[in-house]
Amino acid sequence: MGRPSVKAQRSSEILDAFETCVARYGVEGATLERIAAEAGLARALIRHHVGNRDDLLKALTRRFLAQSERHQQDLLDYLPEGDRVLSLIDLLFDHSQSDQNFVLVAEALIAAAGERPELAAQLADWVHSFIALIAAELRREYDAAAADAIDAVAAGIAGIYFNVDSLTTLGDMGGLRQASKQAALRLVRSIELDHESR
Amino acid sequence: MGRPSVKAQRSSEILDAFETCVARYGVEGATLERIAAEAGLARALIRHHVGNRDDLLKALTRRFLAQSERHQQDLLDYLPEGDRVLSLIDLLFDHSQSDQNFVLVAEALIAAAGERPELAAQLADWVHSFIALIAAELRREYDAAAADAIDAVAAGIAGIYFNVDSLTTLGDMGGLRQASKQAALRLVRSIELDHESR
DNA sequence: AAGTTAATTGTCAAGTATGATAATTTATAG
DNA sequence: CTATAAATTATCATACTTGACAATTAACTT
Repeated sequence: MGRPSVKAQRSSEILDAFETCVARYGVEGATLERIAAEAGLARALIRHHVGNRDDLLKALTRRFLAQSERHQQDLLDYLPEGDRVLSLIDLLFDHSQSDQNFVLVAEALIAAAGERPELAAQLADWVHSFIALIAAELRREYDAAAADAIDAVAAGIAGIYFNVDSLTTLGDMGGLRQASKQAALRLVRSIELDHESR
Repeated sequence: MGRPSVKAQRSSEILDAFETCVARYGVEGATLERIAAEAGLARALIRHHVGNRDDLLKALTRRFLAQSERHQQDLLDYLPEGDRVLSLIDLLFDHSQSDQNFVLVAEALIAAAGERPELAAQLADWVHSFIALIAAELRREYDAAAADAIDAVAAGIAGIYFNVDSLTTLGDMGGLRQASKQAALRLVRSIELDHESR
């Protein structure tokens, strides 16, 4: 009965466009006009399907966190039995352009969180969970390692990963991505060496 | 002859306010209205003393790069004779809140560089020079180390440093800062260990 | 074909942002 | 005190952004 709803489809398209704009212009720069242009729809439809600016940001945050959770699960499922940590680092540092927006959106949200306490809390949890994922894999492989060492190395790998992706806006940065990956691998090796020199 | 000019003083105040707004709202969110309110002057004075939006951003970028250069020089002058690398890491990771805006502004500029090729080029140079500074200290202390190792560790330390400061907008992140510092120290140690296991 | 539901389009009003220019005030020199 | 140069204030025009609502069109059911 009645015209079939495309709300789910449209909402998804709108959030795609919003995501693109956030990655490109930041949260403050992602105006409804730009989003509408990017999505190829009238601005009024954004309001109709998703709501006002605040609703948009909440919806994007929700989707971002949900996608991230799924993404993390996929990541874990994809890791082989052996050398899981090395595989993880390969995935983090050799990923394709398609996921590039992911970190850019994350950085934009983090920057915008300064004025939005609720968002800040959600993202703080998110960062912690990402670091925890890395830490869990490290623990699994180096179960005799000290907790401090695991925490430091996990934080370091996560930091290097976020940083190198956020610098993609600057264009080609020479061998920075490779150097960053090598740094991450060195952190991993530092755990092995802890182990030996005991 | 005539009223004494306060242009230099006002320009500096205006750029201070702009910097604060950029750190808080991002480049796109730092409107002339907000800057004027932050600086406590009429919006027209911004135009009078510095110019339009574009002039503002160029001026801020110029000042940022100049300050950064001085800051780096001060840093080097401050480092002691021995244990320079450890001192450097102390300075990077234990710095006071006063410099906090520094990295936030840098992150905001980097995010905005996606749409501004000229800015991107300047910041790419800036990042490289920062990494080069770390690399130079590493080389000075570990002159027998492989170039690859130096590059990787320098990139890693820089990445970890940028990342942890950009996360300050999320509030207290537990022991993340300490863990990050430990990760940086581990990277340094990894060079020493390379050396031994040769 | 009529009814119904939702998408889509059109339009309006209020608020904000920017750029430009004219008028005014203020601080100094002579 | 007067001339002068610069800061400051006032005002205007234009464009952008957002939110809200009415009108229309499209797709489906019975």
